[in-house]
Amino acid sequence: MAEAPRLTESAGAVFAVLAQAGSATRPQLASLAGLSKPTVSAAVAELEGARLATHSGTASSGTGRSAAVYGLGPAAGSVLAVDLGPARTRVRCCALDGTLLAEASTPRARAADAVREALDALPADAPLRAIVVAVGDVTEPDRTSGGMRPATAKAGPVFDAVSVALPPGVPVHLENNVNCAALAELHEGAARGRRTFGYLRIGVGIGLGIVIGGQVLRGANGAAGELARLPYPWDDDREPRQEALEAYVGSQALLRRAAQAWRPADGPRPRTVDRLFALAAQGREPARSLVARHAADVGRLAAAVTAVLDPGLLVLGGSTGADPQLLPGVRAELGRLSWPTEVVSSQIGDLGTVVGAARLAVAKGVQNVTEGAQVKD
Amino acid sequence: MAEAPRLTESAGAVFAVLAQAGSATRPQLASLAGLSKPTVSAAVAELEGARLATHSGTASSGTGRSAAVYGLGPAAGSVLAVDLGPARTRVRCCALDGTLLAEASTPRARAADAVREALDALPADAPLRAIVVAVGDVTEPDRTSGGMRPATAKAGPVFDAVSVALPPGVPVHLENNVNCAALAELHEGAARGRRTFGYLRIGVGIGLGIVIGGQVLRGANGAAGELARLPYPWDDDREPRQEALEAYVGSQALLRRAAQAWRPADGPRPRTVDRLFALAAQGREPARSLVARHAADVGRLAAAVTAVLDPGLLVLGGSTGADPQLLPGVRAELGRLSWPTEVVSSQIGDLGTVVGAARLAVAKGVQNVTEGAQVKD
DNA sequence: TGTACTTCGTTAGGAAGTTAACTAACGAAG
DNA sequence: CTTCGTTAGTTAACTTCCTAACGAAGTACA
Repeated sequence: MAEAPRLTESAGAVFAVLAQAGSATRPQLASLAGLSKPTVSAAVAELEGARLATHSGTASSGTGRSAAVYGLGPAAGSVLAVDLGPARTRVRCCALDGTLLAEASTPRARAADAVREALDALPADAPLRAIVVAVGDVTEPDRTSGGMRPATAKAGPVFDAVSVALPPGVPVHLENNVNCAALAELHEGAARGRRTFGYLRIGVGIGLGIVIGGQVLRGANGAAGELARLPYPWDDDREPRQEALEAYVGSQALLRRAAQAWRPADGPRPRTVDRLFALAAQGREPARSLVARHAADVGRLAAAVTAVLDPGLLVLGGSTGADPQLLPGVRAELGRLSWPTEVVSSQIGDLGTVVGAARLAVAKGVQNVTEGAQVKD
Repeated sequence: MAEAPRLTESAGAVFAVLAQAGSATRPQLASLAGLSKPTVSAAVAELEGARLATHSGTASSGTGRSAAVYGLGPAAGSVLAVDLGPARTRVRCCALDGTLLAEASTPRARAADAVREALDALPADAPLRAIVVAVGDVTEPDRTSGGMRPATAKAGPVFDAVSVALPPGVPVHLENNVNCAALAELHEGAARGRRTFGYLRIGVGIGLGIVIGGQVLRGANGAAGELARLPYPWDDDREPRQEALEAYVGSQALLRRAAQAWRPADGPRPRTVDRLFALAAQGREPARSLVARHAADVGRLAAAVTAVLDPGLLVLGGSTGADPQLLPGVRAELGRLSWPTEVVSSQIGDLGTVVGAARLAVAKGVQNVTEGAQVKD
């Protein structure tokens, strides 16, 4: 590579809004970046010179002179997002304006193949600006203190699996998968236009992604939103057990309860939560009551979150949380225990984690360009 | 008043750091504000002209030329903080550098007298820049939606009591008293130097003040940290009741439990939690076991907060929370249920709410000066 | 008591961005 | 086909702040 042609501050600002908008005219850039027309002209010229932006057409606003439209140039580069899910590994490559360049998905064991496949599909001249890897837990036990510590990118055990396929010298960022999914809802899902909300994921495990002012809240140990540690059961005469809540409100518990409640006359017993929800949607018992009870449980979980954070909006996701038929029950229980908070279902589903990781990677990549040097986590 | 002599941006920045530091030399201001020496010289001259800053002496750094020291000028003005506590009303008047100018305290019913008393003690020429009133609840029921809405400064019922004594035309800000106490711990208490922590207050009621990145988290309805709404009791076969947690872990519950457990042979039964804690500190039963059990309860509450926020530090306050003999028990239960989080006792006590309200008022007042116009909440 | 050294504060020149005014390009209406 | 209104882009003067260099005002030491 030739050199690092450090951008002026205004050129960096213009690049950032251009990446956000995808494509824009100079007047639009001026208004979005809060800069004056002459400054934007100078900045665009600088970006064009660095091949970070290119003239991509003209736009007429009906009346008056038509404006030149600019988009990202070849030197802007791309970013990589990896979702190391429990079953499958998903990989996405995006340009800095968020457009999808390449995609791959493999069973978890062949994670490195997916990364290689996506990277091979990239144009050779576009520099890779950032990598975000979504994992289940960004902390790891710390033997020396008996506590937790943030996992380093190099040391994370899950990370070793794909690190062989990752190109060297590119900043890598580990992020919690629930936080990633929350970002996906923020940018292209149910929380669009919000600045603060919570994303409550209920599947085999439970987790919460917290977005405050557009930023993910990570917490001192990267463990904010680890709802599995909520004290449960909790009463005058009962001691909370560690991690008991997950075993009670997770999808396993729902299926276990179904197995107990099912009678021969009720027909074939559902083996998956999807099937159970389908039966409940038809009003069949005991599926309907089981789901209603689950909704109340989710409502209690939501009340715990609301009592601490008051987020204004909760988005429900995960295999056992995203179904819209839960909403009335959740809202009712939440309203009974706490103040009313908007509750909606996830709009993105399983792809949320990669999509959100890609959004995060794009943000890191843009930072990488505008701040000249590689940004350390 | 003559006019609003709008400050240049650099003069505003210099004023802000001068207020924070109390007094400083020009080189110190330059380094604190991130400005160059010539710019600071110009800004100081501007501030002196507006009587917002005055030359207050010289400081020698051992070797080299001695520097001129500047402090706030008479036109900087002052702010007012009011704590409408359950029993007493406390009022503090501060200069914009945080120094105390006047103080008053009355029984709650005569709140307006305290405000008048403090205002009378002020120099007549110093403009009042901001007022912060700490109250127990900044929300009020909204009949139209059935939910909650933020109380307006004019409409809050508690506020009416003192509004007659408040000078008109000054921006008034209502704030939760727990949030205020948290700010006091942040600036001059157990959380000094932190950017993120939680302040858990346990007294008659329970509440949490959340500070993230030096900012109080208020939540969508101003209800973040209203732990009374945590679902409790919570178990497979028990339905949570509204507000049950407060009745279980608050000071009333502690005294009620003491009344149940006390035998004639145990000596005179304590009538206040202070007395109970004193007996426990001497190792006397059953006070010791009651306090140990209370510590475990507080630890569970702390675990609920930690599971959602992972704040890294929890400061315990309130009549039933601040006693250091709780710490071992709280830490043990928190460590058992969640990851270890630093737990310390409040260093400020009852005055925390006014002190924090004053810190907040100072911040608003400085904003008022630097941004020229009155800042709307 | 000078001389050296260090730190404070100001002066001079330059970089970056803003406002205001002007020129350029386009559509629509006579 | 000209003219007018509107919007895009450029040029010029001014503002603000920075860096670099210099003069001013102290302390330390022979």
